[in-house]
Amino acid sequence: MKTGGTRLANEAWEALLSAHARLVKQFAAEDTWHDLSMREYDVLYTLAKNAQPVRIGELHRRVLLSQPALSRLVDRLVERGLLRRLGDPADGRGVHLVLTESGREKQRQIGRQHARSVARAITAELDPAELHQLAIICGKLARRPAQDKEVSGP
Amino acid sequence: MKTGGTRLANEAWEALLSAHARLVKQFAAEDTWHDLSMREYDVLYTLAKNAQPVRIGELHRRVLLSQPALSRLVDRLVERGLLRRLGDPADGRGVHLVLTESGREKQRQIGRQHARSVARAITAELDPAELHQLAIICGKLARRPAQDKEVSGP
DNA sequence: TCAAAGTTCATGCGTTTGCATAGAAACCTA
DNA sequence: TAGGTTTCTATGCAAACGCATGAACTTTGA
Repeated sequence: MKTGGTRLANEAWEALLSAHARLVKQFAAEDTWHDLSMREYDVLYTLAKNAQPVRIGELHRRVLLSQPALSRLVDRLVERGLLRRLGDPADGRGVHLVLTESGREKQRQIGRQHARSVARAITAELDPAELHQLAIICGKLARRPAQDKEVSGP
Repeated sequence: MKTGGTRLANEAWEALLSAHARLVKQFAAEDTWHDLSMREYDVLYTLAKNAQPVRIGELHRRVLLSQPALSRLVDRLVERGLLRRLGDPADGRGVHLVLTESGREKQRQIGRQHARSVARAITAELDPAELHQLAIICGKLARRPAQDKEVSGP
């Protein structure tokens, strides 16, 4: 017997896409991004979240951008003094990315304001129980299945 | 005292972003799209869903793309014979978009395969109850809230 | 009724993106 | 350890994008 979740699954996915598009547009329209794009901020945010230096490939897994585009985005951030490329001592191919103090400060500035926007927009529609469910459910969708090879750090 | 859902709201939003990025990447990597991009397919899908002709501005509200970029995306689809521009008889500025039979057929082909992918990917992680909750919650986030009056300064 | 303001879509132009691929380092097998 | 394969990042180049603006049309208000 089929579970028949196909229709429901597609409806859920479409709803997620719509929610994503609506909110991203709303956030993008806000005046919180100083002189960088949301994608650039996303990179700063990811780096700020991790204490350890992050490799470009690792970043590539978290960001919706092709590897060459990400490489060039990093170029720009380096050129602006927000980021530094450091060779990975353990792997000559790899590149570690580290925020400069300036980059960290810019992330904080934007982050504070953006976090408020996010909270305002989302709590306007969802109660705490729904927030919690959404986080749980999207968490399940976000974690990469299969491909279990090595399980090293975060 | 505030309800303090700020942290939870931001966690939920980050989870939604991660889920979105993970799944979009996965779908994009699949060999489903024939000779068009996911954004182009998205436009065909939206047009196929509505029986009535859709105006570009209406489409713009549903798609995460600037208006000029959308206008040119439509150009390309028209040039490929998948779409037609029709003047809106009721508003000389407006443009109605209609799928050609070829465009409708292409949407169906891609859509069938893509819908299966979506169902496979999502039901692998979520049970029916979660699917339902996700659809409900994202539905709330997706619907554009009533545009309240702006309270900008004097 | 008509000029000013607003709306809708298209176009010019510089920037960013993706695809294909190159280059360098690590890995693997004999 | 050499040779082939795989992994990781960068670069050439054409396509696509966003911002600013233009052109055509509608709406508004005196």
